[in-house]
Amino acid sequence: MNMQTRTPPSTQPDDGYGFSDRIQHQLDHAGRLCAGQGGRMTQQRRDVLGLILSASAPVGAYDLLEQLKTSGRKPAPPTIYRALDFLLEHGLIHRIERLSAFVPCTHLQHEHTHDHAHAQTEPCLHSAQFLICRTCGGVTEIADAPRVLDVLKTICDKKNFTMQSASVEVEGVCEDCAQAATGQKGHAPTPN
Amino acid sequence: MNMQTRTPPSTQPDDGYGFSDRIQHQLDHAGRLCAGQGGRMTQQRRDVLGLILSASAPVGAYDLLEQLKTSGRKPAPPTIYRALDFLLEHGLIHRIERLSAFVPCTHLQHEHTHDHAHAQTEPCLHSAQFLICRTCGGVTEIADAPRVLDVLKTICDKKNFTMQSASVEVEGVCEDCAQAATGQKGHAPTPN
DNA sequence: GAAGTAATGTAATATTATTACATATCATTG
DNA sequence: CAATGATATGTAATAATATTACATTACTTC
Ligand SMILES: [Zn+2]
Ligand SMILES: [Zn+2]
Ligand SMILES: [Zn+2]
Ligand SMILES: [Zn+2]
Repeated sequence: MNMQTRTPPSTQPDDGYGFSDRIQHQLDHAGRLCAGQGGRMTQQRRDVLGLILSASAPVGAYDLLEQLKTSGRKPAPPTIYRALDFLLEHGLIHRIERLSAFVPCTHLQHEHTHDHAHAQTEPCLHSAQFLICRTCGGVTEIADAPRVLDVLKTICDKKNFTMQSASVEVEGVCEDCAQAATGQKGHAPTPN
Repeated sequence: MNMQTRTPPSTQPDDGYGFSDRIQHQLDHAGRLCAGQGGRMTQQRRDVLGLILSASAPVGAYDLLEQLKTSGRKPAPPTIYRALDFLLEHGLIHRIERLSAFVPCTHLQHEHTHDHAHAQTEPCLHSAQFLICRTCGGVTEIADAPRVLDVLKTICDKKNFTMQSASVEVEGVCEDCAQAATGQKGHAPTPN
């Protein structure tokens, strides 16, 4: 294989996707997290996560397929879906149900030591909350999720419903896009 | 057209689906609601809503297609999706994103005069909250939704995010199914 | 009843996701 | 190291969900 890139050194090879240093860093971090949970961050999975981290909006499975195709291998749907499943199970990405698309878990980007609110509380409670902008397509993972979860937990308790996972998705218009629309036009709504 | 049914009298013909009196009642009610909003509750839409009301769990678009086929007409996907869009727009049904399936709005079943929490608050805020049981497949629309919505609204305000619609979906195990699993076995988990 | 609007029919196609089975890669351990 | 078993990936086919574009029909209004 001829891969002569001039990227700065990283723990893992670069695969030719030209991931930024910051993303390489996050990928390395993600790899360590998986290892801690007995998971194997393979090259394939790493590539997929890298592509999701690089995007400025949720990415669909077939988008990822296309992007992976451009670089040597030509994976088929099961490949991508298996990688996505792995990343979901390890809390590295989230699926936005309303978009059938995927975003990185914000905690990866903020480089915590893995004390994120989801995947915690009880055996294993996967849960996340998002703001989805209809104008720019940007998605923001809500930080003060605990309050939302608490309310939900209370409701479930009252109904004797065992909560295993929860998704909260709010659609609307983000601050930037709202400003760009009302105030001065031509103010380029940047994704998030 | 020859339609000789011997069903008990109702505001509208029965189409041969054998909808119960209770459901016919709800359909009539829904029809009045639409009319009030300047919408036309056609036979097709009425049938689709009736089928959704009759089901004990969320129904997929293609399930509906199958069921409609059995009764004279043979609609194609666009037909069903158009009917579903109409019913969604008029707040008569909800889409469960995690299941790509549809449930009746609980307020239809409880026969309010249309003062339900969603489709209100602001110009038109569609929003709903659900508990989804993984065991029996039953879905419950959460009644005390206001609290959840309030928390979300607060969060959005703080971020200057304009909320247009929101969905909250909790997956887990309902009370009945949990009991059936732990306690006495063979206690037939009834859908919800 | 003619014109305009809303609803439905129809065929083709797009998008998202899974099944089943073959192959390859990695980790152990004897 | 070779044999083994477990994990991961490749591949082909197909399933499930949803939309586009355009023709037709049915209702409404004047
Ligand atoms: Zn997250
Ligand atoms: Zn925006
Ligand atoms: Zn409702
Ligand atoms: Zn149940």
